[in-house]
Amino acid sequence: MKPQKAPSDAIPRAVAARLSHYLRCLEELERQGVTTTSSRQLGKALGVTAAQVRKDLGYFGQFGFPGLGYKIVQLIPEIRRILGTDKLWRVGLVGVGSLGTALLRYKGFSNHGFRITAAFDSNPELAGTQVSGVSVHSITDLERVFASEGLELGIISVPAEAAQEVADLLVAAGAKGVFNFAPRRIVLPTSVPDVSVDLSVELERLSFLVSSLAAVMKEGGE
Amino acid sequence: MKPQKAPSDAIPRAVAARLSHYLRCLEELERQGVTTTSSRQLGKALGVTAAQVRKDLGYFGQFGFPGLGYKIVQLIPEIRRILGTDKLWRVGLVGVGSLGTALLRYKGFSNHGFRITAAFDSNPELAGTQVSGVSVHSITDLERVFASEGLELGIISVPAEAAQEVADLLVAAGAKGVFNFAPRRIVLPTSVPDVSVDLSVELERLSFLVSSLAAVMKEGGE
DNA sequence: TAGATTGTTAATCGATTAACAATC
DNA sequence: TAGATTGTTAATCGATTAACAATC
Repeated sequence: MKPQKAPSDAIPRAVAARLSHYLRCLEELERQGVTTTSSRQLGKALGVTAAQVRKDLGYFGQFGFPGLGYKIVQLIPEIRRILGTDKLWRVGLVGVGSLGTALLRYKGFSNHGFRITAAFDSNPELAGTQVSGVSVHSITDLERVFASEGLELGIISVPAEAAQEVADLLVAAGAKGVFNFAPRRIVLPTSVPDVSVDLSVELERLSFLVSSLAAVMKEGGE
Repeated sequence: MKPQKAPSDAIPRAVAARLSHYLRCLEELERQGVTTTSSRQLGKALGVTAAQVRKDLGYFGQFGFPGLGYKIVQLIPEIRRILGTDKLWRVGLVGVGSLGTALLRYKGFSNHGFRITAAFDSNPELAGTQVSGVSVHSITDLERVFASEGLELGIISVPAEAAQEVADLLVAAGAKGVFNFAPRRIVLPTSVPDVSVDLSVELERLSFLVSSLAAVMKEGGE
């Protein structure tokens, strides 16, 4: 009786991750000197259907040429624009423990438009030190440094107990988004999106899959 | 015309991750001395509906008491059993770079039934060293050490180019499951499940959410 | 008992896949 | 032109939510 809702289709939550993978694949093809591709080729490389690829891109515009496919040199910047990685994001990291240190040392982010330019820790002994070329500040300076260095995103790599508190500090400091590695759900205003990765949960997912598969095998035929 | 398929309902892919979160919440409640909970309380803490909680548990059995709820001391071991974390998993890690080192130092896994007891690297200079108490072996010894130490799961933390090759080595060595941190899709036999986490993809997901939200805000009303 | 809460079926919602006219 | 491939609508599939009898 009442369609009531969105003028354009709602975008499924999984689309952004698939766009990242399409982008990786396109960059790889470009390096190989390929200039044109199709939804079929892209889908095959990614393990999704050609229809999925076309639908995903279709949420954002018409980028292809019927009969021809997609021109890689055109499609790459379109996807970067959609993902928001056509700019450099300045990122502050909170919690210079083992995981935080690893993230500071990890080179993978900078290839994709992210630069961690400041780190913070509650341990006063770390303030003033450098990790992998990034200055570590006292957490009490978070708001000041966020403003002075124009930081936009925050990474939380503190213990679970401190996660919500740090999240609140980041929001207060004007962070536009939060990447949470602490094994605890954080609650933020809807104006500040967050993505959480809990490594133990992922490992338990693997354990579940292995155990379930073993159970099925044991059962034999059915 | 033909139901054709599963005798019991297929289990949605997201269930295992939610079970992990239920478990965390139950452990927290137990520490606080709470003995009984309900699907409503659990759902509220996790940000899901009570129906979701009951449905998720319902895939695996009847654990609650109508009118009363769930007895925490009983439910915790049931979920551990379902997830397969009622045992100790021995894990081998391949790729002792910055991320691999961080994972070796990370204490979070051991609380949940996982122990990384051996590490491997292709760099011969690392063989024989220790990182966070774990011996690093040459990757050429992978199969031998997997067998001698009874390793069951493998973590891949090598560069993208080497991911598939390492995955194949792990399968050959008898790994029952693979946790892949390399930013590359790996293909394994269906008898060896895998879980992949690509940190750059997750960060791009955040960038996408922030950019989309900013775009919506700018549009104003509509 | 009355109130609460489960387990489970049916209804709804959302995401993926199939199909095909339009187009190069 | 004939063959290929897009963009998009309709059909299918899968997951979540609502509803409620059964139960404590």
